[in-house]
Amino acid sequence: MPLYFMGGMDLIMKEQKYIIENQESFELKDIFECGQCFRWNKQNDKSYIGVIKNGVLSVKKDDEKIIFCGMLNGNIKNIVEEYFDLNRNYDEIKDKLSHIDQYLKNSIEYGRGIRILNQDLWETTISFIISANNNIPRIKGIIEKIAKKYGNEIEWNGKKYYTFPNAEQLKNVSVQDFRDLGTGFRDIRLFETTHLILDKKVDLEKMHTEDTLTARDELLKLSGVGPKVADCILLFSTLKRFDVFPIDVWVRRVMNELYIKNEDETKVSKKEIMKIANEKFGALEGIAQQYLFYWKREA
DNA sequence: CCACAGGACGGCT
DNA sequence: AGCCGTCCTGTG
Repeated sequence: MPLYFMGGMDLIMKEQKYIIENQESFELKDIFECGQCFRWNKQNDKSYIGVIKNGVLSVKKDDEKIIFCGMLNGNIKNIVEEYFDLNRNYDEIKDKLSHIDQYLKNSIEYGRGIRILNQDLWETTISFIISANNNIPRIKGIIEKIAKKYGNEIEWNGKKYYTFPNAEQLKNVSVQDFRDLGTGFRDIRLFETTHLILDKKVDLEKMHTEDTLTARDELLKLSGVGPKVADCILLFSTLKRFDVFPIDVWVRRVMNELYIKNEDETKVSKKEIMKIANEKFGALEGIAQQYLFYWKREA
């Protein structure tokens, strides 16, 4: 049983396995490639391996069996249930959204296996600051480099993995250090945000008990967090708010194509798009956005 | 070599 | 309040 030293406490990492069957709404490609996460990689045998806060996890699906195994701190069943949002009924959500209109019905059919992950709030914050004006391969590369340099090493099946460093582990990282990892102009934002958290100018944990708009205003105080990044953090982290609507170029495109039909999509304001989304999709607008985004981007 | 893709931010009106 | 140029790197 290997021991690791992490963030000031000893953790016991254990090799564990967990299998579930007949889980509704669970397709690996849909979950890991719909743009919500950056640390999952497809393996040759079609399984995915990811580093989550608790360690290394592998997920494989054959037929109706989903097999989770990995090197984890904590009980694998609890970790998987929380991380993959297994206690939420996605069939019910999809049914509600499918009845809104045919566009939504089609995009849900396309991304039927999506689940919105409960990702670590701090890691999600830093990851989406990096995502600004950036593409997924490069975002993944930068996060990997940060983890390798400042995270904890975990060895599993003869391979080395690196956890995402906590704020304390990034305390002495300079702006230039961030720049050297290929973060570009985001270097100062990563530095400032790390110290806003360390100096307790912004309290991420408190946001779990705040209403969405209050938490959003708090997130916007962070350097490098604007409206789109804030909404992604609210939707894809343990904050898990569906009453937000992150608008990037793809969402703008799909919303204009389906609902607005303006000849120049760049001329439609975010405010206007958000209003339409809220009127059409209501409190489920966040997850509606994800189905539409994934469908538009893949198809 | 140049054009383009992708959000936050600050300076401007 | 809204508009626009700039920030950096990878790709075609």
